[in-house]
Amino acid sequence: MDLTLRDTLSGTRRAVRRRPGRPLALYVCGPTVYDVAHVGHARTYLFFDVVRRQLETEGVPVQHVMNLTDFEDKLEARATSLGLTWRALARREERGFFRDLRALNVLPPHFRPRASDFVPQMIRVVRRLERTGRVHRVGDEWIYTPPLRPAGENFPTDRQLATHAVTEPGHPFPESRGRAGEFMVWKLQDAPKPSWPSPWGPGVPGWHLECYAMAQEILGIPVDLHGGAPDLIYPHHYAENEVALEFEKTPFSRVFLHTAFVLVGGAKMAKSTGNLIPLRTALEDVGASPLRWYLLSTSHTQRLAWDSAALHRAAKEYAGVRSAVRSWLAPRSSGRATAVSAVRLEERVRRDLANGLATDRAFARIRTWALRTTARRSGGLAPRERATARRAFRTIEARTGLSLL
RNA sequence: GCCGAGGUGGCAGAAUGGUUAAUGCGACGGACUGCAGAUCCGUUUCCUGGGGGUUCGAUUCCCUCCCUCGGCUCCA
Repeated sequence: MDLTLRDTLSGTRRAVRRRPGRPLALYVCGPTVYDVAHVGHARTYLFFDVVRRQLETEGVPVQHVMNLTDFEDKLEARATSLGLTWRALARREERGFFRDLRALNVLPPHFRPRASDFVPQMIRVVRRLERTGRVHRVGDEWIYTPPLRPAGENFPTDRQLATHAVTEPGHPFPESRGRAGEFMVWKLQDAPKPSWPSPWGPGVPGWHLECYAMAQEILGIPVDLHGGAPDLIYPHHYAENEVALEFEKTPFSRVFLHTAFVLVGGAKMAKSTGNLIPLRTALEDVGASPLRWYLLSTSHTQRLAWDSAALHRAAKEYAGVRSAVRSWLAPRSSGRATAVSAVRLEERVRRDLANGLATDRAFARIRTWALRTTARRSGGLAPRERATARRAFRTIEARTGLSLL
């Protein structure tokens, strides 16, 4: 059964498929590792985790890559203020990030490339871009100006162009900043900041080249599925896509998936607004499966307003579901119920996930099953049905990453 | 300004054409309890933002208006 998703680039529903004879190439944008993971990260990576679990349960081998941005201005600033080198801080936060994701039962990516390990590849990308004649120097930076493209070929830039946060609403984009859509490909910079030798002098490559270089080397362009949170659409995925369109004459990915934000107090969770909920805090509060239940109970197409009371309600609900499953599966010699309802539930969960990654519907079905089963008091499962029923729930666990047994 | 997401009962939140519109929370009644809590059982009439349209039939599809919210080159 194909997994179909709403592709953010085309806006249409597309099937996620691998190329014949190759594992499915899944490239997910990882974080800049300069601070702890929060529940927003968790939600994004949970949806991709379910994508992977669903595909693998369907027998599709997946090659899962997540990049880590380990040098960047803010990371360097924080490292300096802590008296650490940028590399030391990045490694520390990287370990913390994966420890927290593991605690959430998120499957670890097969490859976790670091930007600092791909600088030579990024330099090669800059040289190739130079050959297009569209790279020019501005001060210490080299800027790439993509060609104009017909609407629909790449993510739009015009919505960022006209007016946005750097200007007052209603005022035009400042001329001095150049055309929207341009992006930096090399910046001169010396140690102790990160710095590598290059044909343009010591410095660092532009962020957007990172994912292109990694995906190109590890998976090949185009990948089968790519994405992250929606704040990456512009400029990051736009810029990566420009490079792919230039070199490969194809989009970076055959399907793009962007999952909606977690909002706290009505605003996007961000360090600058001080409304972060660290993932570790939430995990300590309710545990991995209840948190997963809560974060995936709302469709990935819809924002989730973080609400501590709702989290605790969800945790309670999850506990009820789990206890219903366990008590139904407990051996009982007088049991008469067949495994049919569990097998049917598993099939529906399968279909909901395949059909647009509808975790909200899948979870609602599980909840309804639990409530009905509890209400029915059928006296339990007939012993001979137990193996079949257990297998059905094991499969649901495999698809969703929940622990129910 | 541009782009986008929404508006369902006291609250939260399902259901994308078809029986009396889920479910949870809350509230109320009961069981249990020395009392309370927890738990269990039961009850909860009245709800699909306004206006048009398509249809035998609209929460669901189309048009329009109103309202709310989010994002807008640091950001999952």
